[in-house]
Amino acid sequence: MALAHAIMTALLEDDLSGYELARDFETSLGFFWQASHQQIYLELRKLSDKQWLSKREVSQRGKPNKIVYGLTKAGREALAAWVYSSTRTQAGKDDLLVKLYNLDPGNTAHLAGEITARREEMMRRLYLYEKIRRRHYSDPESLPTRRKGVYLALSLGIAQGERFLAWCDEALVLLGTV
Amino acid sequence: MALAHAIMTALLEDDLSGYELARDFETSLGFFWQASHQQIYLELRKLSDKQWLSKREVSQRGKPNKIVYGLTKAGREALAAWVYSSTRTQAGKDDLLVKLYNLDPGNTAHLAGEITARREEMMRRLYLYEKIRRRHYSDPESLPTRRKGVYLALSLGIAQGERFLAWCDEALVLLGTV
DNA sequence: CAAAGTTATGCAAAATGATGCATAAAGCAG
DNA sequence: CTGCTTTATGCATCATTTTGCATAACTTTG
Repeated sequence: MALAHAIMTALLEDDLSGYELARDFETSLGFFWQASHQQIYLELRKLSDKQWLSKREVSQRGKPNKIVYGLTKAGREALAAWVYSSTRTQAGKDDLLVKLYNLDPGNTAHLAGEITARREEMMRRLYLYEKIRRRHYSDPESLPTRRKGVYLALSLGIAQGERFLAWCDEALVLLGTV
Repeated sequence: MALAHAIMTALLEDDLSGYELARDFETSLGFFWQASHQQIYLELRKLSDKQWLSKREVSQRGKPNKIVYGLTKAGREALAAWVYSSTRTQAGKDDLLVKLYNLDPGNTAHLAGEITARREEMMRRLYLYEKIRRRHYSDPESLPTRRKGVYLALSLGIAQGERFLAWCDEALVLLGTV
């Protein structure tokens, strides 16, 4: 019941097609909730059947036609109600940490490599985050309410990301690869 | 293929029963990978069928008998090989952040409440983390290799946890509830 | 103009995970 | 000696996620 709400959240401001949603999920909301296009199309159909989303076909020039979805009144109400539902405390599952429990002299170099790769990936992500923050959220105090929420999510992403980078450096030192 | 390896990792040092594993998963490794007892029992059976774990029944006084599992040679080899397998970059799915995208004047108080609850939960967890660190990992440089890995996982948990607390405070200020 | 790439949508099967239900032995509190 | 708690194990079902496959319109590159 969570992917459905993430999709509806992405549709709060703009109507989007499945393809556009899948693309946006790789950035933006996708930083906090990712999904494959198959999942998204399936969920869109379900939500549409439930009358939480409306759909309309849009002709395009130079591209195949697309099906654009938008929130219905019932959808908006369901989403608003969901915000009050209980949140089960989140997973936080990470292969890398389990792998670290298996650290030994033989695989130290490999794991240091994985940490380095993660570090680089996080750098790229932070670069994106920062770009978005500078462009749209430079003055959080003066944002309208909803945008403040988006800003907070982004700001957690940045804070955790930066802390992760610092941890990577500490880890690489301890592993003796620096 | 991940819960299986988390379970085997937990069995690296000690042989354990399903019940003990489920209990340990609520602390320790469970900080980074959680599972219900049902999942664990099921996985133990599969791993046992695959000959990656051996089992033996242990009679107890004052308690029902238990079935204790231990890594076989094949299991250790499979686990060691898994460390080198590709790690798909991790999910990071969190309801709370999606909910924040839905922030509006009506639900601000509720979401501030959720953040406060998360903050308190994290405080409790950090208290545990810190206790473990002080007791077993006060001098990381001098630990044997494998323990260094465990230390690093713990240290990431602490770092991210502390950063999360700080974010909660910032968020509560911005939401105007302080 | 053929091949490769992007935009666009979707089904089916398999793996994985979560939830609910069920059982049972033993100790302890009243 | 009855009911509650802890220890202990497990099945069945449902939901979610991943993976593989499939199609099709249109553009760009060689």
